[in-house]
Amino acid sequence: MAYELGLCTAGKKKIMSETDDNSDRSVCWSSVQTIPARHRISRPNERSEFMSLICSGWAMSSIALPDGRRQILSFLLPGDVASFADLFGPVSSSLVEAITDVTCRIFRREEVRAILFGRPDLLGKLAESLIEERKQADELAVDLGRRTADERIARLILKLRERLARRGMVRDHTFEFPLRQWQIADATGLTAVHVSRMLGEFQRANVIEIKERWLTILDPVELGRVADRCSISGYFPNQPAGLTKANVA
Amino acid sequence: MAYELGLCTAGKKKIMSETDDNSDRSVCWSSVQTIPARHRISRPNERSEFMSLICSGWAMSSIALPDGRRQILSFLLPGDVASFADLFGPVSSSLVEAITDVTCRIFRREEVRAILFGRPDLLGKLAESLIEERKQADELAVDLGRRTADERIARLILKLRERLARRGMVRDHTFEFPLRQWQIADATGLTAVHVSRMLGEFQRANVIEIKERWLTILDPVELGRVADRCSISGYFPNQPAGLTKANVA
DNA sequence: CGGCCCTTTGACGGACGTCAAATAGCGTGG
DNA sequence: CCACGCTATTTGACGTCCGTCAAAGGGCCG
Repeated sequence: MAYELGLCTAGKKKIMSETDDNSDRSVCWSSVQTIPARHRISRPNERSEFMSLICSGWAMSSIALPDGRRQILSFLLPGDVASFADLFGPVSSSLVEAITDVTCRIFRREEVRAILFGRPDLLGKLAESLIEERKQADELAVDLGRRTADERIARLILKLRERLARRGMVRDHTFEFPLRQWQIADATGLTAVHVSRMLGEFQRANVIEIKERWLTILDPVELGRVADRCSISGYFPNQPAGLTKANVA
Repeated sequence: MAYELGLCTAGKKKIMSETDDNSDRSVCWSSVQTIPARHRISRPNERSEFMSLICSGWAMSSIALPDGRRQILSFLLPGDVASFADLFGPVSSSLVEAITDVTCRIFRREEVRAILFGRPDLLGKLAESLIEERKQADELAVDLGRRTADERIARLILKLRERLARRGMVRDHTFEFPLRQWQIADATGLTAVHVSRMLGEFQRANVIEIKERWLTILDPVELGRVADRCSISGYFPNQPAGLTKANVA
């Protein structure tokens, strides 16, 4: 429940324990798999019988253009499902790759579908998760279409911090940060060179510190100001717009 | 069914006819409403009891930043639902406005939910629609993050043409095109001035013609080439990447 | 030790934004 | 019917943010 797509994840865990109790009929098969860093988890336009749930490690979902340009759509953290689209469309359009070593639990598509369709409440949770994902995708579009480089990078860092915090993976504003600069670039629609410049500036200004794949937010207020420069109150995700002022006070 | 979100739209029509047959219990209330051009259809962060289905006209869904920047997330055409998010989250995060005069059918959120949860097949259709919307949002992210101005504009035109064609609203490569240049700019992450330059170039090159709010594609091949410059085959949406070559041959 | 990838930095270029002015279109009201 | 005010479009000049290219250094691993 604390996880980002926790509702649906919880749903799937329920499925599993349920089938443990009553294991004679349509057991929901699942197995754990380990994928080394930089390896593919699922390929676009590939018919797959499975859907996977990230158990540990970081992964990324991206779309690549034939000429080499690519856009990372989201980073996947433990508890995230790698592409709900697999559940319905026979093929998914995005490429999922492991950033660090990843372990994930694999479910048979058809079995998950069968269980979901027998439980309207779970289908409802699925729909909610999909709507939440859509909202994230919309925010990404705003970032890419209408924000400057430093805003995009600051927001990426803050969004990751928040998602990791919900998983209990942040201590003293410090968290693991395995991203390469070209991955930050592909997530923010920039180039690796420009990301390097921006991160350098943030670090020289003592806003953040990156060392040995760990990131520390030294000046959360300033980082928030950069992330949400256009509003007075700074960056407070998941706050109704009308309330941000109250939160500052 | 021919409509973009036709599955779910059809679902809602089914709901209605069904309740006509059996009208003593939980009738799905709906009413038709007319919204003049430039007026709001739904406001972000506003609790609404309703969800609306566009019956005629064009609308747009956008997110506005406090400093005036805005990103249009999608244009809504007849048959589109204005924000499925209304069905689950109590509030939607995007602003929906009429571009032309719009008529839409309004449903009570709770009644639609009640009916959906009684029919797993309809919930499944809803999930499929949501996944399709997500795919569109992902494509938008790629466009905004990784494509140049002319590519973005060419793709916008071709995507609209295709969606209108599915509705039988295109004749001889000509269709109604009520968009202002600042709306194209806000949809593509550009400025109105630059959109004007690009559209001027397209028109001087006899690729398209825009006259009195109607657009004609004069050179579909060239427009497709611009829209998908990075692949050899030009623009063929909804084709598995591996098959585009075959379609050219 | 020698590749390979990543990062950093500088110089330069280009795509796109900003500003401004001129014109056209369109609806409103006298 | 014309006057007017607003919005949209077009075009030019100029500025800037970010991309490209290149070189150098560092870390990692065989």
